[in-house]
Amino acid sequence: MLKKYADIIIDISHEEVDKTFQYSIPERLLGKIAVGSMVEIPFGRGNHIRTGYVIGITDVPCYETEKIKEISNVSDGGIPIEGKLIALAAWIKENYGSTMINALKTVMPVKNAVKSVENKNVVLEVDLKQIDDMIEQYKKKNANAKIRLISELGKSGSLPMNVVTGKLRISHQTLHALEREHVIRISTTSSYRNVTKKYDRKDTDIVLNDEQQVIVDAFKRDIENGISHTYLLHGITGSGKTEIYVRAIKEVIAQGKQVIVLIPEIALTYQTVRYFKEHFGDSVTIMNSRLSNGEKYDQFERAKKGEVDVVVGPRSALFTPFRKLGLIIIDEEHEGSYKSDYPPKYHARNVAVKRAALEGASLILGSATPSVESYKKALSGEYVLWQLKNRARNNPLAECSIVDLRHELRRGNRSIISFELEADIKDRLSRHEQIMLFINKRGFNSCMACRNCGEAIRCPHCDVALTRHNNRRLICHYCGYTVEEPAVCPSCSSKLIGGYGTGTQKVEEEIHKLFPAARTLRMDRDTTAKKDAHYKILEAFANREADILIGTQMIVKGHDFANVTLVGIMLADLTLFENDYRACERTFDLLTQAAGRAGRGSLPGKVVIQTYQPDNYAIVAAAKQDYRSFYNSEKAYRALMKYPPEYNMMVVLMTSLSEESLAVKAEKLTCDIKKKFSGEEGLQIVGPSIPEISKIKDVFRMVVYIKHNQYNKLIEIKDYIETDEEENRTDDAVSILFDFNPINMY
DNA sequence: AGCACGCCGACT
DNA sequence: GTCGGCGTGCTC
Repeated sequence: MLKKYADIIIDISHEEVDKTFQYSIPERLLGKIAVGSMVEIPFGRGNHIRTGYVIGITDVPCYETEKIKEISNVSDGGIPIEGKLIALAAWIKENYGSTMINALKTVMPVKNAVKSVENKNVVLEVDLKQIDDMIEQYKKKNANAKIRLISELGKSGSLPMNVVTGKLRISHQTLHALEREHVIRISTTSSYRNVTKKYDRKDTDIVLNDEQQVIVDAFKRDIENGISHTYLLHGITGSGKTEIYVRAIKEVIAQGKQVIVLIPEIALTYQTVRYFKEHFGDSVTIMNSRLSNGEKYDQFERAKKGEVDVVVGPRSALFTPFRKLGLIIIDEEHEGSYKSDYPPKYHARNVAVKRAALEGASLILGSATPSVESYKKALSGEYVLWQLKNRARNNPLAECSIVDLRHELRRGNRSIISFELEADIKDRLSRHEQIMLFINKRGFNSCMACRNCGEAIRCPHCDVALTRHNNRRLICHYCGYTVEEPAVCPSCSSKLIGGYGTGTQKVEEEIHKLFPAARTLRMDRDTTAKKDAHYKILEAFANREADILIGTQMIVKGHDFANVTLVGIMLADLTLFENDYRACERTFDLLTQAAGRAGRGSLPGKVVIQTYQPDNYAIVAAAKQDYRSFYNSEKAYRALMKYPPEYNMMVVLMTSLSEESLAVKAEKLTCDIKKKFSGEEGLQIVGPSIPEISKIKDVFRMVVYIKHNQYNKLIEIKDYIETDEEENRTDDAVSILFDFNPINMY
């Protein structure tokens, strides 16, 4: 019988998560121990029994065998929440390729110094008069550390823990000794940081329409029968998806279970939280990256203790340690932000499916424009498809018009505003209705290029064109590199350099030229850098302090302005031109969302889409708000090009400071894979190639694309690369990352 | 976090 | 010498 060994972490969520210890599994416990199990182990010289969690099992010891101790026991009473999250981390590591440490760090927040700075204090417990005597006594015993601490405490009475251990360099032994002598006391005040505002509760429920009611009833039946599914809620813009979420949450809470609600961006947190707080009061909390580590930790602690029922946040909120998770909701499930952009590059949708399965919870994916991946699964029956085909308030969808910009040029209009859009703007202004103009590019002109030699001015560190802003500066949006606008072309010294493309600032300028009296607001990454700026701009627009709101994609999501009757999409092609297999999907989503902004109130709305490609299926389908026809075209395209979800793709990204060793490594690795998997049917390996952005922050990049219809085959190849790397560890300083079914291309 | 080991100064 | 106190490093 082969001996098995378990990798165990002790004291998770405390500083160094990256220390694992190997223990052997005694025969009597074989089969009882799995990844995530909570175990009792002898630890340290005194062999004190401590609790730890199993994060991996192997039969190859990586430590001197005679020093490996045995696990003494497995905790019964089921796997605790920490164990479930560890099992989830193991799954993430396996399916997305990363180290176990990185997987654990994404799954568990680390208690960090912020908490102790605020909460742990050393307090003097003896009378001030006694201090001098005590110091005399300690002097005799040569207890210098004690004297240091006592005399400082004599001045202030109490000191924060970080000053004591840091500046005064007092070890914990000394502190414990003094605590035993009742000279000091260590006080820990744990006050949770409050992270949400209070909102009044609304007790009046909105009356559901028939479509909504059918869905809510179906969900209720499933819940009551203990059935958990993944549901895809496909509802057109304004069809009242949020109200369905609220009803579903109510059902789950009634069963004494908890709910995680994922939203795509921080910008949407407050309006969503507000809506839920009005229904569920203080049992709702938020979770996001703008919270400090201490605040995050507190929210997790509250969840663990059962003080909250609902948590709202971006993809990281998926790991909230609820004890009885009943439901996960992913709103706008098609959004790219659900894919992690650093390793492990997991997709929250897939991890949610796994977590829901581990905990027996339900999962609701909601969207007006579902991802091709999810819709395919809904059609195949893997997900339950719920459809909302009507707007909740029954107001009609906006009329949509596509303007061919090529005709516009022939008619002598060189402006970025077509004749039709100009006429419509004029009309709405005269009727005091509001307008939203949408362009998915920030800055003034997108880039600066030479009309003589055709070269664009690029970032010296990142291999991307610099973006031109109207303060006569060029900025790199990848690393922040900034440079003055040059007067002549750096490569050919021609004076014929200028800006190309168009951005929010440019649109604003054109509007001011055409309609000097119109009041405009601009919303993009530059105007929303400050805290609350988002909210202030939207509030000002809602209060009709401006006639026209000009912005990037951030204005199209979820905002409800009753007085907006015209939405203009300045250049639909911008997303279409992206060198990326998801470009059409993203365009369709953006256009549908933007179109959904018009006519939310009692007045009918109109949408003008300006484009150079009026025949593109994404644009045509979006203008008709016809998801199904878009889906069919897109699915055919993905199948033809062997892209997800018809095929699975793995990107192997290699990075290095040295261009040469990177090239050598990439070539060797590709060769190795081709040799090893040569007989594999349907396997496609492309590369190694230099990605569009060949270096970022002076680090060179190379990619290999590997496609196969089976995801598991890709994992097999990933595992092969990982073990190969481990066995032939060389000092080539090339690091390897994996990205499965990427959202952004390289 | 908690234990042992080794170092250092004071006292015998 | 030797004893008590303190800092450091290791724990599978």
